[in-house]
This record gives sequence, structure tokens and C-alpha cells, in this order.
Amino acid sequence: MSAESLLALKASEAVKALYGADIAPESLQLQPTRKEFEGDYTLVVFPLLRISHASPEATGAAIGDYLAANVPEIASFNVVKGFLNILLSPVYWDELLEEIAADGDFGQLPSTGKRIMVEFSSPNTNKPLHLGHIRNNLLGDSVSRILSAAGNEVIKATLVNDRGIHICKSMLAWKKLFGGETPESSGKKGDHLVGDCYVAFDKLYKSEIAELVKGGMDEEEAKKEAPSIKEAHEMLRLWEQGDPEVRELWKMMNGWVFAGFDETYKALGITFDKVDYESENYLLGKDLVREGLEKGVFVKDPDGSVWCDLTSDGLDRKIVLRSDGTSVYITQDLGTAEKRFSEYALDSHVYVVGNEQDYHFQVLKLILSKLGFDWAERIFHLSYGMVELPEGKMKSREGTVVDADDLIFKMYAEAKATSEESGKLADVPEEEREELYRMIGLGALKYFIIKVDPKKTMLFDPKESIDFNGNTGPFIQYTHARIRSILRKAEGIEAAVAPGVIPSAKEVRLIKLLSFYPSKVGEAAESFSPSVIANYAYDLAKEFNQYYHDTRILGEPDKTLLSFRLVLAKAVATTLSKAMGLLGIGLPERM
RNA sequence: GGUUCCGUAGCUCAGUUGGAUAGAGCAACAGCCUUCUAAGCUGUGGGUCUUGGGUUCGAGUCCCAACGGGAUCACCA
Repeated sequence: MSAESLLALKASEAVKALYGADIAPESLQLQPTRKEFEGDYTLVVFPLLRISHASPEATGAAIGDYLAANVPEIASFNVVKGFLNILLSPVYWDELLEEIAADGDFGQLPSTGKRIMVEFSSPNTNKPLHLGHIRNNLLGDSVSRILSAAGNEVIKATLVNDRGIHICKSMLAWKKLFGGETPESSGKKGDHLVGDCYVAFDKLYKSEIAELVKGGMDEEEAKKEAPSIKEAHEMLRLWEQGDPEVRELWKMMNGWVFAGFDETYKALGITFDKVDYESENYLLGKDLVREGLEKGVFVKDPDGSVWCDLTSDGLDRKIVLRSDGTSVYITQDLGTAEKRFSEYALDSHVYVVGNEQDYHFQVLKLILSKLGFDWAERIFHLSYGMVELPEGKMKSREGTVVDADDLIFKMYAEAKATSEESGKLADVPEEEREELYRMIGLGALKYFIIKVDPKKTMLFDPKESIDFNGNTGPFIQYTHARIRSILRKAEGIEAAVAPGVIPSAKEVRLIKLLSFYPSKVGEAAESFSPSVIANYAYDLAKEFNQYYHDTRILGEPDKTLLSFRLVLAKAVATTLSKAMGLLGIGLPERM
């Protein structure tokens, strides 16, 4: 049992014994003591004054006396205003450390028996991935790992957006303007080549619009009448009819893009359990529309289009089927959700999608629950904020994006430069060194993104490179490398916790921090927020670095104490490694 | 305009679900490498938590309003 729950239980007994009132242990306000006060845990007694009918000081002292007499783990207590600070005994910390060190599954929470699907990434195949996608991928990957550590069975899924007008734009531009260029002939990564086509289309399209407007057409009209957009629409129609030539071109260009994406995913260390393609799913949902019409959830307009009226829920009327009978985006999403929940018997489904689609998911959930699916409320939209540049939003079509591949390479190069400057890895084999540079560069990038609360819009300034000092991934990696270095040198020394060691204040703080790890995993899972884990890992690393600075480990003459410190250091390294592992960040043996 | 998210140090971000004197990092300045890795450690300066009300023993945190910023409200995806 954790100290916190033990104390809460005993405090609840105290209240019963002293004042005759029943208070549930979990409703007591027990928290870690702030570091400017003496104590380990603090009971806030203000809420109990109504029961005790005594001053805060007297109430705190009375409960403190009771606890000290009945809980052997308590060494002493003090009362400051309405705060009862409780100090636990050295033996308690020794035993706690021993428990943590011996538990190979520390931080792996018991199974909930639940199966959760996490959908993320879901890229369009008409342009390469950029920094915004990186945030999506890292969040999805990390949330999956965290949910899994919290005892759930997790299925990582992605839905590749491989068809539609945007793909046709790239295809058309390639056909007209790229003279048969291929990734092989140009040496360009496939997704980048297709992205160039997309930009080229946009340029052409805009010039056509300008031309038409000059000729006296109004802009709205020109946007519809530009020859290139009409051609793109024609191409989409041919694609839907299965025209062999169009399908062939589509297959070839998508193949380039997939090869490019694979490289990027590999560099980021991201994998999926299930990959769906929109080209195979886009007809899903039509049955649901039929069903909804029968149930009266949807209505058909005279022109044949089908709508869901959400005005009584404070939203608008939403179209679910066009007048020509073809489906819209949400139709497919309705169908895909239904298919997944029934096929996989999901308990819940998390969608990692940017906050620009908040409205879409609100509507999606509402329509599903109107259709009578009780699982609709177990859909969670993990809505994350945009990554912005100092100038504002990134725009693919205008080329103001931070390219994922470029950024990953820059981080690697930066790590390499920093490392070479220090010369610490001079004797490490080339291949291993390269591996370390990648790990550190990626660690800096991933941590930078993931330490921020997902909800918040975050800023990235390409002119200032991502830091390697301070509250960063490499800081934590460095702390780990230091510990591993000590442990290598300590090989042969027996490391065990012996009772009777009186931990220093710093050591107690470290053990306490370690003991928080499982509850941090739970908290992160509950709020779908990897930043909780990132901030925890930083706190732990920072605490250890302070300890490292003023406490010698290997030089300690007392064998028992030496052994205790080695166990502590190892537990810190292991926990850091687990925590960072949940963020998809590797920790090096040396750096 | 409706809905929704956000507003904390010069900058980037935390803030344990309402608790004690609001914390880190970067940037600036001053120190610490004959001692386990200086990608580290220590110190100094820096705040009307956007503003105004309310709820209560207690508000950065909850409620209301205003101001500022983002997103969204298509027979687009």
C-alpha cells in the first residue's frame, strides 16, 4: 500500500475515533508536503473543522497524536496553521525503495480488461509530413504506450487519406508539368516529389483564376471555372469509375508517397497495428444513412440530399449524403466507427486529430448516439493545438511548413556537432556513435513537442534550434548516461538495500519521487496527456542531478551505504528509462 | 454573430484536480571541472497569474461578465 493511502486510511480512523464522524479515506486531503516545510505528507485539516469544532491547530495536533500512536511508520509530525505535516521513518523509506527496486513491472498497472483503439497520423498522400504531423504522431504513439502501461489492450490504427480531389491535383500536375519525373530519376524522396506536384498545381490554378478575373469573371465563379480544377474533378470522376489509366497513375504516385512515409515513420520510430485506406472505406456509412432515415434520425430533402437536424442540440443541420447520393467525409467516419466497434469489440476509441476538427467530432458523437449506439460516448477526441511559426500558421500550399524529414536530420546533425565538440564519444565505434546521435537528436525533438500540454497551441521558431540544455530530452538522457556509467564502474559490488540505512533528505525525496511513478502513469492515461510523464521524468532527473552533485556514490566507504546508493541510482535510471519509453524516447548508456 | 479552446516572468512552458511565500528552462549576470560524464550544479535579478465581479476558512485553479488571441460553423476533407 502506498504511504498516501495508508495515511488516508489511518487518518479516517482518527477522525472516527476522535470525533465520531465517518469520512471516506479518499475524500481526505492528503498531499506531498511542500519542500519548504518539514514532513513527507500533509493532511489539510480545514475541511475537518466543521466536525471537530476546534481550532485548526488543535484539530491537527489531535489527529497527529492519534496517528503517531497508531502508525508505526510515522516518525514525527508538526502542525502549521491548518496543515498537519507527517514525517515518516527511515525504515519506511528503506523498505519502499527495496520494493520498487525488486518490482520488474514497476509502473505497469494491473489490467483493466479494456480494449482501446487509438487512431492517429492519418496522413494525406499528396504531400510530405511536416511538424504538425509530427506532433500528431508523437501524441498518438505516446498515448498508446501510456494506455497500455495503464493496463489496457491498445490497437494503434491509422486511416490513410489516399483518395479525393487533393490527390487528383497532384496527379494532374505531375502529368502536365513534370515530364515523367520519378523518385529514381530525380533522386527526390517520393512524398516530396508528390508534394512538389501539389504546390505546382496550386500555382497553376491560382494563375488561371487571376487570368479569368482579369477577363471580368468574379472570383467565386473563376474558382469553379478554372480549367485545371475542372480537369481535376474530371479525374476524380474517372477514378471513381475505376478508369484503368487514372487508377494506374494513382497507384504509382501513392506508391512513391508510401515509400517516403515509411522512411519518416521509421526515423520517428512509429508503427501501426492496423492500417486502413480511405480508398477502401469511403463507401462505408451508407447503410447507416438508410437506417437513420428509417428511424427518423435523418431527413431527406426534396433534392435527394440527406440531413441530420442538430439545431435542438445547439448545432446546425449537417449533411450526411449529397443530392447525387455520394457520401461526404462524415458518412465514412460514421461507418468506420461502427465497423471498428463491432469488429474489434472496442471499449473505447481515441482519435488523435487537431482541434480544427472539434466541431466535426462533436457532430460525429452526437449523430452516433442518436442512431442508438451506446458506445458513442466512449469515443474520445484527443484534440491537440496547432504548431505555429513566429509568422503564424504553417501552410503547405505556400511552402511555409517545417518539413519533418528536414527537421529530423537537423536534430541529428546538431546532436552530432554537440557530441563531437565534447569529444566524449571519441572511443565509441562509428556505427554506435551514429546510433547515439540519432537517439539524442530525436530525443530533443520528441521531448520538445511532448512536454507541452496537447490542448495548447505551441510555438516553434526555426531560427532558434531546439535546445539540448535545461528542460530537454538530452538533459534526461544525460542523467541516465551518468548513472549507467557509475553502474558500469560498480560492477562486482553487491547492490542491496540493507535495513538500518538512514536516508538523507535528498534520498528520501528521490525515493518519494520514484514512488509517484505508477500514479503518474494513471494520471497521464486518464487525461490522455503524455506531458504529465515528460514533466515527471524531468523532475526526477533534476532531483537526481542535484543529488549526484553533492553526494559521492562510488567513493562511499561504508559498504552498506554504498550498496544502498547503488540501488537507488539504478532505480532512478530504470524509472527514467520506463518513463521516457512511454514517450518513445530512448536513453543511452553513454553520451 | 453562434459554438469552442486558450491568456501565468522578456521568451518557451509547469502548476499535483480548491490549499501554505505561484515554479522550471531559455536569455542576462556572478560562481563551480587535479574528485563517479560541466549536455551538469549553485547563486542574483525578473510576476497586478489579461481585467472586473462572485462562490468560501482559502481562487492561477470553480462560476459570471468584459477584453485579447486561435479554431470552427460547406452538397471540402
